[in-house]
Amino acid sequence: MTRGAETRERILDRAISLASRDGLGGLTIGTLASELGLSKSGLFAHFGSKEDLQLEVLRAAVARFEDAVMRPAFRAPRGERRLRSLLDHWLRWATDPALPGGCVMVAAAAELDDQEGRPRDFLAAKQHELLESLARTARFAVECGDFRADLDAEQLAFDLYSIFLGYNHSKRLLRDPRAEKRVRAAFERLVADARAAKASAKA
Amino acid sequence: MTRGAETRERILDRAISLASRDGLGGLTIGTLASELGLSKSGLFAHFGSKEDLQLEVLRAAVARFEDAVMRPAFRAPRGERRLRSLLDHWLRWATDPALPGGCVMVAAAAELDDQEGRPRDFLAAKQHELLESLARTARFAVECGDFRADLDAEQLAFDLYSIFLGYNHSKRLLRDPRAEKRVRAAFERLVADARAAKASAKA
DNA sequence: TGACATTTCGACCGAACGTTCGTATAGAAC
DNA sequence: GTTCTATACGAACGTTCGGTCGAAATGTCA
Repeated sequence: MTRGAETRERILDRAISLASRDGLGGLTIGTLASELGLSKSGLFAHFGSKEDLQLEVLRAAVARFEDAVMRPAFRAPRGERRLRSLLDHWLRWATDPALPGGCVMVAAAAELDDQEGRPRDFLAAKQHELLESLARTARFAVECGDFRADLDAEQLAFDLYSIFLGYNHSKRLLRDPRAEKRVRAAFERLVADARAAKASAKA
Repeated sequence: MTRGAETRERILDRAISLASRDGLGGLTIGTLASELGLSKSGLFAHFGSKEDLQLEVLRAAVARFEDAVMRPAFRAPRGERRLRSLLDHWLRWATDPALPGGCVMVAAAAELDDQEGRPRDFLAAKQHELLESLARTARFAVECGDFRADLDAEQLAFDLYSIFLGYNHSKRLLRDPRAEKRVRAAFERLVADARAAKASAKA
């Protein structure tokens, strides 16, 4: 159990790194094996198919995201502070040197959105969970009085996720050094609007 | 001149459609040729290499974007109305049936962000231009009095582009039917904040 | 030491990839 | 009618793809 599990970890570790740069489709069994000093067939024995490998890469990436972002952020007290902590951990995650190509989920999202299959289903389900967690965090902030009572928590989750996508785009494609400044400014505007006692509410 | 140019148009037309679903990397010369009833070599004669093909696909997609979004939007009078027109055309563009996989530039952005080369350079330059156009539109709105004088136009451009990315993600991966409602609500919040005489301004 | 399961390897497969080359078929120009 | 050029084709190149299979190595435990 131990031997194979270790190798499997090593494989997934490198696979996440590669998928971050080249995407799940660009992730190749031959390249992955040679980078690890393994034979193609030796590596392949750990996963039944390429789709399985992709799925396991996604699973592993999500697990790391939860360890690096969600769990630490949820140790902060409920309310605005937890939301801030979440953003901080999230931005740190997106620049983790173990992810040379940025967040795997974001890269995979654009790639898988038109490819039916288990990887797509898994990713969509997990992204849904993430949005739900963001909304729940916002709802807590309403409950403890940090945010106004009529706040649309799901809308805030959408807004928050959007500016994170904007940060990713700005940083990775445009290589804009002001990306972090921009996402933080957007976040402050979001929070300020959520705090206000009574504000805009259009349908 | 006429004959070849027509074929070339036909090729790019289908290529944009395919790249929209499968990405620029997933776009394959063999598949593209057989879908058009052409031979691989016959098609290949129109482009010197695959990188050239990708570049031309991007060029063609950008040209269509400018025809379908930028130019019509800029016919609206300067100010908030032009910004609204821009959003409307933009959302229509993202659901154009000719783009079964959504906006080509958004899909390519996630794909090319770590792949050096002419396609990446071209896309990044064009995205920069787009951001600049958004900022300029916002500046016009300040000049004509629609928006407050101390508005950070480039920040608004970032915010606007972010919620469009959020819309894409929400619609394409999550298939959330409320995606359009969400992006419009976010837009209204953005505009409301830009209108206010004096508001938040954090650094 | 011997038996046994796990783990890795090397050789190989058919298919698809991007690309090259020589050639056939048009229509326009002379 | 002949030349010339643009346009497309078919066959093949070398490489890489995901995937299979049987044998060799590497443990683990009596």
